[in-house]
Amino acid sequence: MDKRTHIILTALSLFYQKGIHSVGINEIISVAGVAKKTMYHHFASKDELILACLSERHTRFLNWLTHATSKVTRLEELKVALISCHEAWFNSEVTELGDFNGCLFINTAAEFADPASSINQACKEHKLAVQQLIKRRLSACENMESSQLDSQSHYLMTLVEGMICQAKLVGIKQFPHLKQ
Amino acid sequence: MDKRTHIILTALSLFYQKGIHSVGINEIISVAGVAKKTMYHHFASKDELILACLSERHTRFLNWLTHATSKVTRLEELKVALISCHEAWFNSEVTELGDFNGCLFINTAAEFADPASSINQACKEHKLAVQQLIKRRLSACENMESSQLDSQSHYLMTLVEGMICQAKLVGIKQFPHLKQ
DNA sequence: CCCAAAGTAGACCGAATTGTCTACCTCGCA
DNA sequence: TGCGAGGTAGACAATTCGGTCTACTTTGGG
Repeated sequence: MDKRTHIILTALSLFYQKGIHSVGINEIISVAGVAKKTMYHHFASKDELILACLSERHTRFLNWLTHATSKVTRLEELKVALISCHEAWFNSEVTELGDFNGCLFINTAAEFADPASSINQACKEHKLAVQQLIKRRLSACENMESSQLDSQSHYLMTLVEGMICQAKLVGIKQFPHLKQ
Repeated sequence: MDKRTHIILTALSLFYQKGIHSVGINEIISVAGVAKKTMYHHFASKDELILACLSERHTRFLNWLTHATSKVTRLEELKVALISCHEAWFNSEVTELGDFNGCLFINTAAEFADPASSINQACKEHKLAVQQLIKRRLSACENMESSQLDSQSHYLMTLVEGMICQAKLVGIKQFPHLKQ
């Protein structure tokens, strides 16, 4: 595997499980088994490595969510599909997302609170992209009038975000009551 | 004001706005205008100061939420009251909660991911207490059958958590569509 | 009045942080 | 054959971190 990719995947796993400020450069290169100079050859700073990890996670997550909601044709189906696939994530059954530890972007935004920082902005852009995907899926549904598009997609997004928070903080992993 | 309380309030404000790992002891005592020895006279370590801040925030938040939902008598009223009071919080109109920057407990749990740590446990306990308050309010409503208590309170909790996340990450501050 | 508790200012310590640098190695390609 | 890109190992610098400690001052109640 490409060294650069290997470093990103190692750092991403550590960042996701422990939080970013809790993981130092030395730990990353030690776990990845590369020299410090190799890391700084590919990334100018820890911040750039963080951004690369967020980008990797972003594409990985969107690909998963896109696939998991690809077959819905009605609003109720989309709702159930969203809930179900997130439940699978919470139970760490989605291999490409790793052991569940909340949303990396919510977690990272908590550590980098300054809205002007590029790291915080990357987190915001991820959420907007998810919101947009849900809206796109919704607009492809039968019987969806465009006047309800915004409010319905925001509603689904609120549900999903709430599920993620509850799954991380209090360990709820199933939400049968939300499926109607 | 009591020195100890003053230190807690100063640290709480800094922790909430910047994140815990981003704020050092030196910054806290500098902003609070106290000597380092004074701080370590009241708190054995930074972790104990953090726990004291979480406790302060917890009682403050629960008092506010208790008061904001004290007059509801029906499920729909509770839902609207919860949404409305959180909207006020998001717009930083609730003085005792300060400038909105998400939920301190969600943010802190992101930085202290180990479920065995007392800090992470304090975050979890806060969320359970909020959940319990909602359930208690719900059980006092007319026409609430006890068989629906759990599912309905979990649903409201999911909505509230989702609102908080969206308010912090993408800056949504009003949720009119959720009020039916 | 007097003394203990609580306060201040700030030097200091050891550990950890990010990031740089030297010296050397390996390997593919012109 | 030789060279440059990318790699290893690790010392090192500069800074910051949490936390301790000394020496001194302030203050309030018996």
